[in-house]
Order: sequence, then structure tokens, then C-alpha cells
Amino acid sequence: MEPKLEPRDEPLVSGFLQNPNPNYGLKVPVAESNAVNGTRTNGSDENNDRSEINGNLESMIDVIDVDEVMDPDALAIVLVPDEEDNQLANVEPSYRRKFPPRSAELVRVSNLEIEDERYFRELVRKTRTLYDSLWIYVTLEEDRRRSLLDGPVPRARVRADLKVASMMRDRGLWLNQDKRIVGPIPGGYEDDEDSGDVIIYTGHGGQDKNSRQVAHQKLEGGNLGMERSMHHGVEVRVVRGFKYKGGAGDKVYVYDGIYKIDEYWFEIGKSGFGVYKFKLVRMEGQPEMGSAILKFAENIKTNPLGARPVGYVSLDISRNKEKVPVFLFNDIDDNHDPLEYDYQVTTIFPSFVYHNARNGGGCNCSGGCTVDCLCAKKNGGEFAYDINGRLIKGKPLIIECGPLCSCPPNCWNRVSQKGVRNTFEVFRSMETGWGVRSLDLIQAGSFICEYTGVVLTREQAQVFTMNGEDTLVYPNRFGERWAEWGDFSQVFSDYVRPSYPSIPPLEFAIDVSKIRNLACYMSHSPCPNVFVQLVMYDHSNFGFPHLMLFAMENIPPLRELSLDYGAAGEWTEKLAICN
DNA sequence: GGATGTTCATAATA
DNA sequence: CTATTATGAACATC
Repeated sequence: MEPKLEPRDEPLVSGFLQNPNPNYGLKVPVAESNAVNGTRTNGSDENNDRSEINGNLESMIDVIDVDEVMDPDALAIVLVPDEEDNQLANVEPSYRRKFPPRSAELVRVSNLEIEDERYFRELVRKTRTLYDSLWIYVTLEEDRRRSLLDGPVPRARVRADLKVASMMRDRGLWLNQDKRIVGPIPGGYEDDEDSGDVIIYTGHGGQDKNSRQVAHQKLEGGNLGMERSMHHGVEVRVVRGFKYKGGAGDKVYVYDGIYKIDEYWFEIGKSGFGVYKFKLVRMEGQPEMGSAILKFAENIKTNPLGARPVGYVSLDISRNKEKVPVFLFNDIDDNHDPLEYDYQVTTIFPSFVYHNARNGGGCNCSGGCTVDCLCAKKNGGEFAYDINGRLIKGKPLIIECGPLCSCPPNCWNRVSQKGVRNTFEVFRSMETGWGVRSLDLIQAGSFICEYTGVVLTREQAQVFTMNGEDTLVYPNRFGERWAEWGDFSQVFSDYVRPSYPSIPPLEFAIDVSKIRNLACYMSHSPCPNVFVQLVMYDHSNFGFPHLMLFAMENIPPLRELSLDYGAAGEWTEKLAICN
């Protein structure tokens, strides 16, 4: 099914100053203010990482007079309440809030050192990964709970997003709870593209519960926030929502960069009531991102040569072996190497693997697998995937239903064996040689592809390397990144890392010198967005699982995929093995 | 299947 | 301080 993108009528806007008090103190002499350093930080006491973040931040931000906002050298904007408000703020409340109120300070972070930028990017990535895996877990738990109820009308499903947000907030896992950070998000990618977007954003208020305009909007709340942001030159971060058919959820939200508020006006609409309109103009010098990339990727998918007249070497290096085409793109040199190899959709094991150790056979769930399923028991009494085929949590091994099972082909427990679902392209780059990227948005936990080749036993591999060949991949050298997917140790105190089903040390190698698939073109990264999950389905030899690759986070189209090949030093950072 | 209604957690405001 | 209102997202239902 083809994902379809439809733009939302109005973009969502966040990151603006929202302050109903026009007399909020605006003048803060730099020398006197220590408002930032004096701010309490949430959760820093019990979590070393977080106190370290705040420690880093404080050294990088500064407090300035708000009149200097337009100064390009300005490091931070901090608005501090005037004397009267300060006195109010200092009154010790007689009740205890669950969370301290968020500070009204606006902070701009700039001139990050490369290590700091890397640190923040990794922190955000980990937080997103935790959110995404928790979301899948909570949704599944809730469905299970509801399925146990026999009531006539099942209660509405609890909102997993809200529940996960609460869980993470309770444990101090939200980022930037204490300060409001404005400006560009650290961790973007260098580029000079500018889509020149202009947005006319309609303010809020004056509507009844049927979303009909029944009164004039007022310059308050978010509307006032927009006006104040324009006045002080505080940029607005724009997030666009799209309907996304073919995905698990029904909508996706993408960050589209920072916009400046050019002007605003009050306008009488068809209803006869006035609404505020804000003209937002995308700031220059930002990379192409978000919805622009999504649209571009859609265009490539439907008409590759139209969208990119130069560079496509092949429109399917799998030669119809995959259910979806695998493009080959090179617009920087004449290298066409990936065409030279036989393409194999799944790994070929030595024949003895299929004949040995057929323990147990398959399940007998002719109608469809339930919790009592034999294969579920092999996975520790639970299914590995949710209804959308997303991996629930990484394990040493996952056993899918297979040819010996009685369940139908659409059984939930058959995912990775069905092969590639997204459109990928192998592409040439200056930095990484060959790389792999998707033209679809890949949701966290989704299956990507198998890492295929020809399996060599330890003995065969020794002979192979003696002949001077160096195109072997060793499964036991991949970093154990599966453990990070569904790692709830920060959320549940009794969380233990999955150790079942346990597997023996893997002593085979994969030869990609003649036969391979797109996986071996993936680059190495110490902070990968793809991980290896071992899976078995077509035999029962625990020493020879399939190497299946899953998404560690939501991966936007055209973002390079990366794997942790482990074995530090053997490959330089971001070097694909198949170069 | 698209429109409409309900529910949720939270923040702002009365 | 509590109570009410407003908000947008996700889900259920029409």
C-alpha cells in the first residue's frame, strides 16, 4: 500500500513566548542576572546524566538584555519577572505541586562544541527511542487488558501517548522541563537549502465545541504569545502534521525548522467574527527537512527519473527478487559495483542446519495464534510483535512461526520472514562510500531487511580468510543494540534485560563476496538507527539464526541508515563494509 | 472512509 | 488555594 501524504490545514506551532502579562520585566542587566544559573532543575538529584546536561547547558548559555535580541552574537534571551512578580514567585506555597512550574525564562543555545552537540543529539535520540518503545508496549498491554474484559462495550483505549508521557514525566525523563529553549534545535544537518516557505497561521479562540467561529478571537494566550514573539524577534518552531496512510498510526508530525513572524493582523472571516492571522516565513540557511523531504521522497518513489534526472544507475538491484524495488543511485562517480553481485533476499545456511535439531516443530494454531501458542511459549510466553508488525522489545533471539506451523500466513508472528516492505535505495556518498536510505518513513521498531549472504561455518571461514579474502561479516561482532529497544530500566525498577531464549555463541560468518542484499551497504555508526535482531523461523538450529534488521527510531525518508558493526577499529566510523 | 463526538492530561485563568 | 475552561491529539462512532 502506498503511503499518502496530505498537508494539514494549519501547522502546529510551538516554542513561542506565551506570557499574558504585558508588563513582564524585559530589562535584565547582564551583570546582575543569574536567573539561569539559579533555576532549579528537575530530577537532577537522582540522575547523573541529567545533572550533567544542566551543567553543560549552564556553561553554554548566557543572560542578556532582551533589547539585544537581534544581536547576532547574542547567546541567550532570558525574560525575568519584574520585582512584583518576583515577590509572588518567592512565596512558599502551602501545597505541594506534583511538578514545579516551568520557568518562564527563554533561553537560546548557540555555539555548541561538537562534543556537546553530539551529546545532546544522542540524549534526544535515546529519549525518543524510549518513548517509541514504551508506546508500543503500553498500547499492547492495554489491548491485552481490554481483550480480557467480557463487558458489552469495551472501554475506550487509554491514550498511550499521554500515558507514556506521564510515565516518563513522573520519572524525570522529559527533556528541557526547566527552561524554555528557543531557536534552532541543536543537532541538525549542515546544508544551505531553503524552501522559502510562507505560512499563514490562524490564531485560536472564539470557537464553540463544534469548531464553529462564534466570537471574535482575543489577543491572549497563544495569540498573544505569537505577538510577543514577533515583537521580540523570537523565532517559532514549526511542526507540521500529516495524514500518513499505510503506517501504523494515522498521522505523523515532522519538524520543519524555525520561522520568523513577519506580521499579523485581525481579519473578519466568513462567519462574521474576527480571527488573528500570523504570517510566518521560514528562516534562511536551514537545511531542507521535514515535510519538504517527505514530499521529495514521495516524488522519487512515483517517478524516480523525473525527480532525479541524473544519478539512477538501476531501478532495482534485486532484479524483482524483493517485493519492492531497490534503487541504485550514484551521482558522484562511475562506480556501479552493486550491480556485479547476485542478489539474495534471504541468507542461505548450510543444508545440515535445516536437517539437524528439529526440536518441537511448529505450533498447531490453525485459527490464529494466541498466548497459548507454542511459538509464543518459545519466546517466553509473549509475542514478539504488535499488530502492525513492530518489534515490542529486543531479545537474544526471536522465534517466528514458520513452515512447520499450522497458523495462516497472516499470523502476527510472521514479520521478518516476509521480507522488505519499504522502498530503499543504495546510494554513493563522499563520506561513506555506499550507503542505504529509505524513501518511506520507517517507524521505530519496524522491520527493515535481513542481512544476507552465504553462511560459512567456522572451518570454512578459516579457509576463506587464508585465501586472502576479506568480505566476511561476523554475526557475533555486532554491538548488542537489540538490548536498547524496549529497555525500560529507567521506567520500571524491576526491569531486567531479556536473556531468553538464550543462544549459543554464534560461530558462523556471512560471506558477501558474491551474493548479498542491500544490508551490506549500510554504514557503520556508534549511534546507529538500525539494530540487528536474531530471528529463527525456518529451522530450529539455535546456532544459525537469521540476522534481521529493525529500526531503532523513526527514520525519515532519505536519512542514511546505520548499524553498529561493533569491532572498533576494524572499520572506521561510517564506513560501509561492502566498499 | 471522511466527518463528528468523546476523552484525556495539562496549563492557563477565574 | 480550588474550580473551571481551553486546548489539541487520538480514538470511537456515526
